[in-house]
Amino acid sequence: MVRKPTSKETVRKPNMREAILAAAEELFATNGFNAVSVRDIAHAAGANPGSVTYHFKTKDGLLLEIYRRHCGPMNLRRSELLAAARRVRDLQDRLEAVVRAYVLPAFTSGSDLAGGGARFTRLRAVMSAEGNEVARKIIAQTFDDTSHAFIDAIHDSLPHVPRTDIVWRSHFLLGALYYSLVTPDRVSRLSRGEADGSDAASAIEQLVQATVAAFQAPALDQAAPARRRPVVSSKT
Amino acid sequence: MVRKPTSKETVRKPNMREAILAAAEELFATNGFNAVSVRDIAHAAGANPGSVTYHFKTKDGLLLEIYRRHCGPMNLRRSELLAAARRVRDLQDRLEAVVRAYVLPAFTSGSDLAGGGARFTRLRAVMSAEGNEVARKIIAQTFDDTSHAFIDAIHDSLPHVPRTDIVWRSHFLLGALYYSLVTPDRVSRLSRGEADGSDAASAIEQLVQATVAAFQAPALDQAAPARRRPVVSSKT
DNA sequence: TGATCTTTTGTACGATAGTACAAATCACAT
DNA sequence: ATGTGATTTGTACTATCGTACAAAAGATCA
Repeated sequence: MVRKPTSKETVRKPNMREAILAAAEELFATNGFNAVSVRDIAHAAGANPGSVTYHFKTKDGLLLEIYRRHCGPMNLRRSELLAAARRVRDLQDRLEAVVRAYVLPAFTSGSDLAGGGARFTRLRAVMSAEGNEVARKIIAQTFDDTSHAFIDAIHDSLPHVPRTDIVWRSHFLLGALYYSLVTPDRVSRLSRGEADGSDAASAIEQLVQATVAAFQAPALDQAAPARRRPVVSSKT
Repeated sequence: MVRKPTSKETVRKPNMREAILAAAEELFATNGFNAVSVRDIAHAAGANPGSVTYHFKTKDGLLLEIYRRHCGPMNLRRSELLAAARRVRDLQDRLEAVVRAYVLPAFTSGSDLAGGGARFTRLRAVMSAEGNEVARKIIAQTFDDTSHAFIDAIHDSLPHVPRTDIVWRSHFLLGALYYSLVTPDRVSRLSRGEADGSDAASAIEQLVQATVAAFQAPALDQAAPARRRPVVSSKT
């Protein structure tokens, strides 16, 4: 641990370490954890494979450090935006503001990390799909509080909707968010080029608009399972 | 369907082959493609590793066969349900029926395959997140037609909403659907045990309800980007 | 400059991956 | 019962994996 050479602080030569982190983040986010080897990461970062071991000890340690790097800032920013959103007077506007406070940090950069918001969120999506244990643990203990706060804020704006429904719908929101980052090309393809799935601004607006409407849907009454069965049932 | 005892045709002893397919499907769907070895699959199926090579040649070939097995029946059932849904008179009911026609086959079994609908859909979700090439190809050429038909049906029910918006919202639907199958425990956790994320019936009803509302959201007008910026903007 | 600490390099090791292939076994028509 | 083709087994090969570790290189300050 170096403290003060002459003036600055932290460290003055973070080149390799940062390069490895960035390369790993990119590769993990696009190919998954197991499909990427330590050698792949080192090569992409212009480093030696042994350098990865030196800085992060293990491959899991590297992943853990990526999470540590992003979780704090993203969580903080989400909390700030949520607090600001809760101060919005108009109930309809407040709902939209809360949703936006949840979505925005996932697409944009946390703080000084260059445009890594979307990349890290995509990484989370992929790790979640792969059932990665390292990711599962750190995510649950980092984001569950924020998720509850978000759900509570939504519930305050929509008191007539049961909390259970809000949980489901916020879960759908996260799924939609993840999927938009994982396969943006599908949007471009299905819209026959009319929409650009990788345009973050469009994705955010579309997602906020759709999600606000979803939250405002009437409560799903447990007693009356479904108004009517509109189509044929399964043939089994 | 078995026809002739004396005639050979395909094969009359599908035990091992089917066991391997089922085991691979389960393991791939929960752990991803690269995290599962051929030996893992063979062990789970009670087979010899060499048996996998014999039946499917390569690991990719095994994945391909899983897709071939499910895509046809699921697509067919989705088409049937969609056709039935389009005949619903009432516009509001028809929208819900169409959404249900899209969601139902993803959760329930395709035809004679035992309860494998949700398992295969989860597999698709995981492969999509991992950017698996084999899966990407076969999915695009199998489901894109059905997806377009679905989008058209929604558009017919909501003529005032631009097609682009419908594409985005149907994309969100698929993402929400995928995510519900990938991490159902998160719903249970965030609802503090009040909801069961792995209950397919609840998931379907919640998803249909929320999605119908999302589709019915007002069109996102391109000219006026957002009614108002409700919260503070990014601090960058 | 030389001493000391940090970082990078190169190489190697054991484990495990996907796959190939010959031998053993099985199912069944004759 | 026996021969024949389909299947299963066992084993082995090569490639690559994550990781360890000693030596080289670079940086820092007396």
